Amino acid sequence: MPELPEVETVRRTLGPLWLGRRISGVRIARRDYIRASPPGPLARALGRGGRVETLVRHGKQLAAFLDDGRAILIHLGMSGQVLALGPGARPARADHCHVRWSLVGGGSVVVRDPRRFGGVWAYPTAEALREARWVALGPDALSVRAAALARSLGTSRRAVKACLLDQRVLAGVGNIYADEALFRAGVHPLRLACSLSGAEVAAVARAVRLVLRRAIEAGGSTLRDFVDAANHPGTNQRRFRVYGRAGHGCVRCGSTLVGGLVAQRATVWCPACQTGPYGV
DNA sequence: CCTTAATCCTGGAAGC
DNA sequence: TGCTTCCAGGATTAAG
Repeated sequence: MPELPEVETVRRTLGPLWLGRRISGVRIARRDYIRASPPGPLARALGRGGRVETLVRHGKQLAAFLDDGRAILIHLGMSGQVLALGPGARPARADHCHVRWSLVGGGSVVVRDPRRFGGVWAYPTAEALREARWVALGPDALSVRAAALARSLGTSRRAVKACLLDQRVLAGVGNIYADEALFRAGVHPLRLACSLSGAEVAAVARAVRLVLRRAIEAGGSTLRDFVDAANHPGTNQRRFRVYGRAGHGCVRCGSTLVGGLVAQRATVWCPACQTGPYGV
């Protein structure tokens, strides 16, 4: 579930409980959920004893930077949740809780992830985290500008939707928001990236920013199980214009929306509003 | 280069 | 009511 707007929603709702708080204890229920960090004291401690100073997001990844320099990275994958619990509170569901940080003064933060496509990493410094995880990512989608997107797309001959989904090209967009943004920009998902005009790239960049910003304002999209750190679902799913609407009418022109497979992902577009891959 | 298929998992929905 | 099959917000890998 979590694309950029959902992760940003988690970041914002997690702050009030986690920022400024010291980690008194860490319980790791599943060792294999602590990913690439070399097994050792660093991974086992997972921030124990540190105070969380900032929560920073890049694309779909969320980092907690501690006052002693250490850094923790959380990636939610398909079904991950980060839950902020007050003193004495317990998660709404106790299963699939893989990591739990207890905080000095009460309360805790829990990472739950039934499908376990996500993970948690530990790094000795913020720089090490950036070096290992973020340098390879494209610009953050929430603030991407036309020039940066154009540079990142380069002369690629892939379908533009495949590029938007590639985190090395653009960080934060997933299957839902790729379709929503391309619809808004009036660009067909199968268009080769290199065939877009400067104006079209600018329209895509603008649409990406708008779609993501609106989704954040709505607290993210909840299709099935996404909740923020306070366990509240989002409402952005009510605003989808194309995602999940194949066979229904286009909200703009009334044409029947088409569903297909692009980059191995279910994709929906308007055959009239989105300039076709074989036209201009 | 670029695309496709398989893979890591659970669980909800649809079909019989 | 089962039981089976398919599908899902992500991302990597190998193979063609």
